Amino acid sequence: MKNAYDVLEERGFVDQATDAAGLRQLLRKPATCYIGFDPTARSLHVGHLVTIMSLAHMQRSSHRPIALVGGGTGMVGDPSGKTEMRQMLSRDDIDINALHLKRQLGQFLDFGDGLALLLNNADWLLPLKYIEFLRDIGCHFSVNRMLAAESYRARLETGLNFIEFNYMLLQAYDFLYLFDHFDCRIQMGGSDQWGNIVAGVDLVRRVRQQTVYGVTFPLITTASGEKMGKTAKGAVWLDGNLTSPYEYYQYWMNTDDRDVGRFLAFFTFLPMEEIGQVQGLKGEALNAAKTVLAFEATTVTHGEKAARSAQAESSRIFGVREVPADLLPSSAVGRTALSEAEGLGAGVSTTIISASRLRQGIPAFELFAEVRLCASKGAARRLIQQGGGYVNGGRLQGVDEGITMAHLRGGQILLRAGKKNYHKIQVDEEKI
RNA sequence: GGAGAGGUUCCCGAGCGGUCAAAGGGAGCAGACUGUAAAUCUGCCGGCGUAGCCUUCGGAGGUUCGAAUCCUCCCCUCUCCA
Repeated sequence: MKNAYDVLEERGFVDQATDAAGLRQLLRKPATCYIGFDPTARSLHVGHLVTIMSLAHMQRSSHRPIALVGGGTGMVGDPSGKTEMRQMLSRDDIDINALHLKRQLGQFLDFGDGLALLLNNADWLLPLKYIEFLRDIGCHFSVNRMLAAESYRARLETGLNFIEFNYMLLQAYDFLYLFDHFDCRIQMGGSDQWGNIVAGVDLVRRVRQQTVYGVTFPLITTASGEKMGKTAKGAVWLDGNLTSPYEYYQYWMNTDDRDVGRFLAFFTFLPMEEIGQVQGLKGEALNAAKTVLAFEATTVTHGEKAARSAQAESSRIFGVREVPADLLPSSAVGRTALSEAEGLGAGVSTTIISASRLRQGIPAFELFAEVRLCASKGAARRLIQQGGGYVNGGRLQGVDEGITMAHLRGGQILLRAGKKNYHKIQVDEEKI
């Protein structure tokens, strides 16, 4: 089997490593590695995917990944890579978020049978005694070095308070703790974590005289230079309730041409030999590869069934896009038209409207706003005035145009804002 | 604790008594062009019953016919000093 380090490296995951040769050596036998996740939001988003995928790759290479929920560190706040202190979260919020996190990571990693672990550093961080901690851990840190760290540099310009300054010690302590209790010798993380990771590696060496390793991943930006996972509607969440599988699929479908190959390597498990072929594709031919990317990425986070629905729904709306049999052959993507049934429930969001209201007719702009296709009625007016409002594929002529029963097609009405934002209206027959 | 500087609409950042819903840029949205891509061009970009009205410029008061702009107090941030 290929060395896990090489797997990560050839897929582009490795930005920096404390000791590549040592790591390769270590990974010849099953090892334990960890990555920390901040419980700052209800859900993980696309930006977390690189780290999650790296853990998944580790597990596939028969290593044991630990996903560490930062229930304790989350109460302090990591200043790395941020220009401002982030708002403090309450203990309750953190606990709730941590819970969601656990559930979500379960989609990517098999936590059965000790194959992967899910820990919360609140368990050992919260009971710490301040004076003891200072004496045992604090004494190993040089303030001079910390101040020189890149991760604090930006904050020295704008201000850094003491609690944040402590963050590095806590994360380093995590590493030590995991080393002591789980023989964990590898910490991975985003490139902004380099300082924190190295601090942990140093700490373990100082207090245990043992070598542990760190790996960081590059910050993934789109070809146009933006961070991953941002859209008009905000973050692209991994939680299907926040971002439906259909929207998620669409997000990947809209990948910039220049990113397709790279993203296939990062966000799918398809073999690199196959991904290599994609690099040669240009122009329109890339669209098929995007279909595979969207399908595979959706499969990874929502499962194959959801991915198939999303694909079917997308082809219904945008037209079927065939995927050549010899393109990324390992993918289970639908290569020709999918059956109608598969698209059902794919998650173009739907609103139920009572028949009586429809009978009276609802002004288009109101309906667009009500259904959240537009942020406000004013925005809906603008949209329609500019020609961006459609019903059943036909452009709306007037802001006040009424949507009525006459618009029903097969029991539903398809609203569309702009090129690709759809919303379905269904009629509640009971309210006739 | 002392001395300065500052807190403006999603972000950056002008405005410093009326012509300010507030310049400019970015982001975003729509249209055209396209390949559900990028780039480009054009329009939009607080809310509403779009006539006009309502709510915004850290918070609370005050002065004025009129305040984001002046005064008072408070909160917060930064810089230098202690």
